[in-house]
Amino acid sequence: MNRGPDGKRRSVTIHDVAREAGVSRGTVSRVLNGGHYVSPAAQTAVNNAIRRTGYVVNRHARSLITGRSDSVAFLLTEPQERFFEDPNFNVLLRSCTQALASQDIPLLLMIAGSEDERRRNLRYIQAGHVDGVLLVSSHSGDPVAGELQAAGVPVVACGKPLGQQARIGYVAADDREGARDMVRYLHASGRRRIATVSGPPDTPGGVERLAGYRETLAECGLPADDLLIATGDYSRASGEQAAELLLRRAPDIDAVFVASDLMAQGVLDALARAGRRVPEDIAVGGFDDSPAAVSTRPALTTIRQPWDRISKEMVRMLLARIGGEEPAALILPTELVRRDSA
Amino acid sequence: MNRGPDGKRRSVTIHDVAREAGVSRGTVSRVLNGGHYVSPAAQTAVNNAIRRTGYVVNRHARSLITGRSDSVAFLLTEPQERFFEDPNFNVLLRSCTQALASQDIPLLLMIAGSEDERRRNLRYIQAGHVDGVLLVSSHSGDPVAGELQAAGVPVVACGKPLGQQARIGYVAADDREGARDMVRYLHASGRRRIATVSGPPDTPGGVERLAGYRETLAECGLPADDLLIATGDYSRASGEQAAELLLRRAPDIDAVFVASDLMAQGVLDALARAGRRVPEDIAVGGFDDSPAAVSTRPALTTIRQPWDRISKEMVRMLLARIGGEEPAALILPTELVRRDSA
DNA sequence: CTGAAAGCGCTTACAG
DNA sequence: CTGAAAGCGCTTACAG
Repeated sequence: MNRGPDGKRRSVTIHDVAREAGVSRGTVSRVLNGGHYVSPAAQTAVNNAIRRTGYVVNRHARSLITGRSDSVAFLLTEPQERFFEDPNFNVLLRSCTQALASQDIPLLLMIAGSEDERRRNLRYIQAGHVDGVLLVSSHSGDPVAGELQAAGVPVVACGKPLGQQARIGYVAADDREGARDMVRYLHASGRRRIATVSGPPDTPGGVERLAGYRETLAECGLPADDLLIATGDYSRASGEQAAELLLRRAPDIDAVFVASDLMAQGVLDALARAGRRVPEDIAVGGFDDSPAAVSTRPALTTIRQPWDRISKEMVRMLLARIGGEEPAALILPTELVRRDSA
Repeated sequence: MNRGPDGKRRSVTIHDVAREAGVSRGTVSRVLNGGHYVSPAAQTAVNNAIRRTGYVVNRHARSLITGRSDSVAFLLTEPQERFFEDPNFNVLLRSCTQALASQDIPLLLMIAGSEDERRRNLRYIQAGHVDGVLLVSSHSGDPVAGELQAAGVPVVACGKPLGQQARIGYVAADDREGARDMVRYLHASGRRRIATVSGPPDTPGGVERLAGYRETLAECGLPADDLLIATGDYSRASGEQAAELLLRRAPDIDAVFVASDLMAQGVLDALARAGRRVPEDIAVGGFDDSPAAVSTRPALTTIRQPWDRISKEMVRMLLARIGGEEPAALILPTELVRRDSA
């Protein structure tokens, strides 16, 4: 954008570049779009002209004709306020932004906290203002994924969208295997009464991590015991309550696998209040490796979710879908991070 | 977006609406843009036609002609990784998104972590792809505000941009008065050896909160003593180190005003390790009222920054600037939140 | 390989 | 108050 003689913004257009380079506007456009069917001489002339004039393509004009917006939405559906305060979310949003930026694709941030906002955002997306959607739903049963898919909008979800008919592409950490790793580790370090605090049963993490816990107990020859299982809602307070419940029902536990670091913080609080030492009396294992994990005392042994990679793969998959590829599910391995709590 | 007979996306255009309503495209456009100079009858006909056809305006076509993009950037310049993990940032980003969404203005999230990204984002913005910028810089001395301003792009910053020639609009909490409130409160509750952990001297919070501390000490007739002042970088670890330093230099302190909740967490850690009881031996006051404030033990007495209102006002001010209004500085009052640490 | 031309969907003076 | 027309800046067949 420059200033014209009238003082108003006047951008240099493809026309100016064409004149400067001594070619037609069509040729400039061809150079801009990959340089196919353009002679080396014309290439050079145009590129020089672009440099000299400081030309930048007008995306609106381009989008008007191509029908693509060359932008992508990051849609956060958030029945629970809490979700936004989840440090994991930060990492995700940031990595997605950067992965997209490296391809010069802007990210539109959309938050659907209320039904009203959900509808507004849906309308916006369906109007074709973005080429695709990175979907982050805290809970499943969220119809938005299906609605977008039905509208023909490419979608990639973070985590497996539960209860969806449509085959939606998604990227997720291997929740089940992560849980298994942690429980195996607790068992290997000599624990025999291993309890768990699971997440909500309508979330993939709630389901899969619990399943991993159960399977590993069985593999280790430890008896299944429902008294050892408490359920939280991923909040710190719910972790606290779950631990109290566990302590009442099974005072002899010597380990707890907690399905999120935030809940593990609550567990640590409850344990401290009950006078149990961690890890001496009771080992505590978390899940996520969120920033919370290093701020607890003792620091949390946990399972790392590869957020950075998840984001990159989500972006890659979405771009592929926009390019016409079919949906896929990508499961990424987790990693056990040993610190002090187990 | 509908599907045309060829299976390709085909949107209903202003043309379809015009035909359906029995008016010209110009009239439809006038209805769309406020309904001036349109007869009530035409109004109704067009509105009905819009409803029937499911018409949604093509923003690219509109932008091409108006020269506006009807979108706004949220630019985060982030020399320090840490900043993104600041819970305050979440609240800010979220409120801005929602304030904008209520006016149907999408927010483009841009992160400038490296010099390279800074340049890329600057170029994008200068190309006129957004109408204005909400600027969130963790540190001052950041040239980006001036550069944007110079390019004629409306900018509103979060917090006072230090060391800027240009008169840039900004919204900020009243750092100085907030600090004064806290120190007055500590003094009123009987403390007489009040130390402080200040923020970096190149941030407005670092400067202003320290100034407020100093002023209030003087007002209360307490002697100025540089041994009572330690400086951190807003990180938890720096709070810990600062507290250790303070304890060494002035073991008789009975209160600490800490310029951020995150640093206050570190102070609490150090105090606990030193065997000092909070608040019995030493009262601790924070700043921010971030989520961290309720998760500490004891819970933090602190100064609330009105993030929600800051965001709303930033959006309002940016929209006003885009509309041609001159820059302004808006200072919002803070609030003392009493909990257990002081 | 290249130019002339049509056209994307809208807004906005310009007449009436 | 309303319609016909020009034009925003670009891409893309279409001829050559």
